[in-house]
Amino acid sequence: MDKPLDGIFAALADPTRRTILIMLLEDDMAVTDVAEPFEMSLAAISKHLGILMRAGLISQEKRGRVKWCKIDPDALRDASIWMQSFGQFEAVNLEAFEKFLDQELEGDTTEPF
Amino acid sequence: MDKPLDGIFAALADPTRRTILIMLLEDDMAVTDVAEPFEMSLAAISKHLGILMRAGLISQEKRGRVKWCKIDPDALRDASIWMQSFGQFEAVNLEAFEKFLDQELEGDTTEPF
DNA sequence: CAAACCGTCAACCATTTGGTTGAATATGCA
DNA sequence: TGCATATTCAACCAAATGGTTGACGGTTTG
Repeated sequence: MDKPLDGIFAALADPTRRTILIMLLEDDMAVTDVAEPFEMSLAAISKHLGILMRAGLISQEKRGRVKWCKIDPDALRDASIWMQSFGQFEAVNLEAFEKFLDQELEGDTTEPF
Repeated sequence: MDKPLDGIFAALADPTRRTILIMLLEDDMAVTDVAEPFEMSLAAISKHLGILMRAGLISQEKRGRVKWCKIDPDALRDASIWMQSFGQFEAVNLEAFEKFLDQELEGDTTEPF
């Protein structure tokens, strides 16, 4: 019943989690550093990261007392294939993506950049 | 706060709604016919269709007493662009999609086909 | 050792979600 | 007109979600 795509899409449905993914796209980060720009508790971010983990969208590795988070694009690939099926829409368009990224980030109360 | 992608991804996070989209990919359908294969009330399906509507994933048009549902790929295009950004993964692959579609449908208790 | 730091856990809370049922509305048909 | 069909609405419910706080267990550092 609980299929992989359920978790992937549910994880992507939250703007905080999408912003975290965008941040991790730039570079791997420690949990505390991920949390820093957001106006919510560390525990809340820790939960978000757990959801992204279980969805397979990120992986985490503990080195010393620091837990490093890195993006894992394989799960997104699955979801993307599913979506592409509906795709009369054109192929990847980086310019269009940047526009979307801007929309995503502007007006975000948890604005990280 | 409530961005378009929130609604789109949230709508896709439910397997019933994804199955409905797959059904509508084949052809436009009336609400009652959409509901027929599922083991849940018509009212529940009506709610699901409302969620897909508000997400922009389908459109509905009433002709007589029948309300026809048709898929609307534009919203998916938006979500797809967002996801593609993470895409070191290869371009659209119809074969891979069909495999996913099979996985999606098999073992679904609300199996429509 | 002791203090500071990193991150999670547990308990709690308000809101949302996904379902139910029964009544209501709107249309088509005999 | 009167009945059947198509769909939604309203009220309700249990479970999941997204957040909080405070305590806790590792790890590093002074």
